[in-house]
Amino acid sequence: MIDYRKELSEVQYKAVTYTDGPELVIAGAGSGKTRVLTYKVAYLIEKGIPSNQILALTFTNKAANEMKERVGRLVSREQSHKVVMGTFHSIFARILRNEVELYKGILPYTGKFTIYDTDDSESAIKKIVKEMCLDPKVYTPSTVLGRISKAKNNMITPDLYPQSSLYEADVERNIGMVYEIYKKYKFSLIASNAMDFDDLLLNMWLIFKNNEKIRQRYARHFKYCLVDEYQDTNLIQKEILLQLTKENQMICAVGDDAQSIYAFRGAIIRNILNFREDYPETVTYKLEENYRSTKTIVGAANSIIQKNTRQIFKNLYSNNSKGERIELFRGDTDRSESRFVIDRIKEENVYRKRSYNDFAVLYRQNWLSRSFEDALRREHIPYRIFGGMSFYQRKEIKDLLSYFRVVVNPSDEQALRRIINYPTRGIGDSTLQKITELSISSEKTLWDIFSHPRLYMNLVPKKTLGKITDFLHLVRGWQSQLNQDAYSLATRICWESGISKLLSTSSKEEELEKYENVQELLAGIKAFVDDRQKEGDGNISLDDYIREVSLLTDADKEKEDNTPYVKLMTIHASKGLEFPYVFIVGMDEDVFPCRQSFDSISSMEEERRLFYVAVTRTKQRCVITGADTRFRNGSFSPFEPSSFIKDIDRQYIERV
DNA sequence: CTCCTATAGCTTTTT
DNA sequence: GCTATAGGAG
Repeated sequence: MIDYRKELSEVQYKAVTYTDGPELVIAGAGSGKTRVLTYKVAYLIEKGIPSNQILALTFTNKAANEMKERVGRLVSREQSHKVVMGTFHSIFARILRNEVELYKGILPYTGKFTIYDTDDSESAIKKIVKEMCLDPKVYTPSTVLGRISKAKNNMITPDLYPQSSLYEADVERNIGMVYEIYKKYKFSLIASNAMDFDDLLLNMWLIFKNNEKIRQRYARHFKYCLVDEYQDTNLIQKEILLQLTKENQMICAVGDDAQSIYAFRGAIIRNILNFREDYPETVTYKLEENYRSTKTIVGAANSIIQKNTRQIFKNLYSNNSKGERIELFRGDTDRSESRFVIDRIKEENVYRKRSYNDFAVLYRQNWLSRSFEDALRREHIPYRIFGGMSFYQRKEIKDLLSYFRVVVNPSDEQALRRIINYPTRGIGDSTLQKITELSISSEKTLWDIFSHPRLYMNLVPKKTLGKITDFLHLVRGWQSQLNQDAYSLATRICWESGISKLLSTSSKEEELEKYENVQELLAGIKAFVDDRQKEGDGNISLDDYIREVSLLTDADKEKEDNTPYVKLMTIHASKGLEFPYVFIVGMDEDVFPCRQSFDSISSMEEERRLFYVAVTRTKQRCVITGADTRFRNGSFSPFEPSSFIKDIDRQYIERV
């Protein structure tokens, strides 16, 4: 039995135990947001709501995992396991796999659809742009995908696009053909039986909108809906939540408008500011006591966020000790900046016995990590960089995963393109070009064409024909083994495809490193299979694995390692975390605040919120650094100190 | 078809 | 500093 009164503050207790209707919890930084969410889940279960009828949504895998773990500590494993908890994308993917097939009319997918990551989407778009003979410099994959993503996040399907304001803006920017690309892109996704990240939301919304029966089934099933980081929801996510809570209005949204930092991917801060308009009966609680940081940190953070205009009023305070002032340091080069930081870490470690685990280096942009990484390596201080190029984005990993994807879903064009000639097997560009043309003119998938040699036997040399047949046999062989357990099939694919041989017998250092990564992936699959089997899930196929892994992008692959290490990450990646000793580095004008994000006034406010997030990660000490010159693009460029530094109230600052 | 080299172009944040 | 692409030689 949990003693809620004892373990929660008064307002936390109220927020946890209110279950009569829609609820908005404004949770200031470090005020126990996750605590409220997890205790609330436990409370609901205790009140008798079946755990599989509780829906808890988060934004990142990291947040989802933390929540799972913490709920697991409060209620029995069996109960916590049943709670429907995860990211918007992963939960909707799961539902879609169960429902799409019943809904073939509008969404011609099968439950085995693959999920395209940004790379896959961009190369699909690139191909379409080429096919349409548009200027690839004007229609860059990232621009086009950005527009399409924006459309999807606003529930604008291709047929609605021309009437939307998006289209007007496109015409203004001379990219009026985005609309045509969007149409083609949609069909290419369908042909590949693939959805991109945004489709997971859009298609969920479409099903609920067009099929009242299915919507009601889910709306009735979920007795209670909890949403973490509500300030980061975009329009379509809000709409799906409305679809799910239309009748019972049982929603608890937790968030902090001051920490909304995802406008660039469509987050609408208005969602939290105007929550009451969507749910008129809303009861609001404000968690204003910060348990994490010193008075100085909270004071400094307040003085920063004060400059923003649109926000929900709150008075964040701390009852902790006053603590040390925030230190400012400015180096003349990026090298001296990193030397200062690393010297400080060493000093604290040696003379004050601070663990390396206590330190975090936070920056606005990934590339800033380089000088710190170099310095840490020079000094042999253990460190880890989070984010950046993640494990699952490495070429060798994507290649192997593409094999798995093709075996599970041969329509997956992007995966097929990756592996068709890797390792090189004599099916080169010109062959692929011919097959592609054939597939476009006959409206068949690449795989379909490949499977019917009669269609192209006159077009390619006999030699190549044989190579294609060999490849087909290889893949078909694996497909027939799909009922095997994921690990043994994966290992087989790894060898029979030639990947293992290619990488392990190479004399190049980097290839061998890649082989290590491949081995690590296989070990991960083994762990996955063992884990799931322990829970009694029976035979775990490659299909099961690929479903799980396609939404894992970042730090989900925690390394089991007991040696303390310094953590390096972007401010975005640091959200939800806390560290005793924080360095906010690269505090230079145009770097942070970032010039590129200044396309509207609200961006400046978002940059400021980002700074607020960075400072409030600190438990005890915060050091802010910058540099007069940085080595960038092969030359040294000068930088001015960030204007944000002036925003901090003087009383909280000391210069080094 | 493959492998190698040169070069251009780009580095905001994430599912 | 890194990657994606183009062009050339074998």
